[in-house]
Amino acid sequence: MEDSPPKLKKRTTRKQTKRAEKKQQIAQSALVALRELGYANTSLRDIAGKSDLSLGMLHYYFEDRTDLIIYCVQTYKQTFSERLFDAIEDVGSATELIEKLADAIAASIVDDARTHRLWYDIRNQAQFDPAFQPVVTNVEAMLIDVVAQAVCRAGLTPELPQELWYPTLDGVFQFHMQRRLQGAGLSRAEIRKSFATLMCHLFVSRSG
Amino acid sequence: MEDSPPKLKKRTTRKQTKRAEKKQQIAQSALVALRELGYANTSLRDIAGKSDLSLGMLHYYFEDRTDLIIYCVQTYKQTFSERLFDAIEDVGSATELIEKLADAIAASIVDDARTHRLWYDIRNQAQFDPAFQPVVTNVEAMLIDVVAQAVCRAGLTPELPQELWYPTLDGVFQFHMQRRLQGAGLSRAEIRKSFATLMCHLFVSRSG
DNA sequence: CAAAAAATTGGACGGTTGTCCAGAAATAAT
DNA sequence: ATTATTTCTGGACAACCGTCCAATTTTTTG
Repeated sequence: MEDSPPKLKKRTTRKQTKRAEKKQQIAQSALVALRELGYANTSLRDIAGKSDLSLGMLHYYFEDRTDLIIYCVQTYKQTFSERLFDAIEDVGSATELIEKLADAIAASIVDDARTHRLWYDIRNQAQFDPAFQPVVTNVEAMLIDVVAQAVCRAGLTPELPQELWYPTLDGVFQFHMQRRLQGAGLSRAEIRKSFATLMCHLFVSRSG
Repeated sequence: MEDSPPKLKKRTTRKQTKRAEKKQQIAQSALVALRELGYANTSLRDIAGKSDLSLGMLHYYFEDRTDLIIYCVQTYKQTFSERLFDAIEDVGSATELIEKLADAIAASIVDDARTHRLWYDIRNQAQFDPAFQPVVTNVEAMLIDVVAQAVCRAGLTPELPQELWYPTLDGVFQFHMQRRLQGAGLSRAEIRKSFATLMCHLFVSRSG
């Protein structure tokens, strides 16, 4: 009895997907520890301890600590980007876009503050450790793209140079996130209003 | 021969200032290592090694690693804030203010990019380690104050809420700093123009 | 110049880190 | 059922960490 090539191929791909699922599951556990402790203070033992994983298993699925963390960031990108793109998917007017985007951003600040805190932590780490640079650049490109597409689809023609669209929003994003984690942050409605106001100033042309 | 109280007092204060000077000198050496390696990757041995300091001396002048780093951040604040306040000290018109402030910011991004990179690193760390929170809040309050005073002195009356003045500038600041450290940044003149444009949009009222 | 105080050294200490591996357990293949 | 393969365990390992301290050198004091 000989294995036909397609059957063999199917088996190997199935193995790979199963392995990928396990990696994803480990990444979720790792994120729990990373979100709470941050990059600098999270050891592999913290990750293994917070979940029910053994220490050696982390190295069975991931090359090293850096490899694992990079994988976690990619997971972050996927979940966050989907949410944002959904928010701006079918917008009609410019005012509707601003309202929807501001709401999605505000919601994420309130719900996922600790996740974003980790993102900024690793984005910063990438400026010291080149190993994180590719994935960080990748995530940031997607965020820049969200803003650009949103403005474009709404038919807005801001006077402000496009390269400044994302950085300004990002600065305010960090501001609200930081305040919220300190317990002195604004409510979701207030944050939404804050972003809506900002976007009106940045994206809506002065002449019209 | 008895020491008169004032003489004794003078001696102790002299000791203290000498100790303070030495602390400052150590902080400068520590900053060299911290700027290059970042918070997470800089050990006390790195600091001692990069300069000509022995390991034990660091603990003779500073309680622990955290204490030393906090001291370094205070040094950062002092040098950076002085430069900014000088830039906006005696401005006449609103256009002059924007020009001067944008120039000072651009200059600092170009000249002290690695120092600011460290600042953002520790500001982020403060969100995980409460020990850094006081000094970070302190520095940030001063930065917010610079922007507020600048806008106030120039007689500007922006429609944008005051709480958003600093965060927006900060976002763009990080953006240019990051690009520059990656080697793909803009020139000083271009960065200045970028900030000038942004401030016009944020600070100059639409009606006038 | 001696004595006291401060400054500095260099190494030891316990604890933690990332990494690795021999072997057990579980799963898949024949 | 019995190999073969993959998955998982728990601990060992060297390197590194922050901290501490006894001893030495330098400076200051009386």
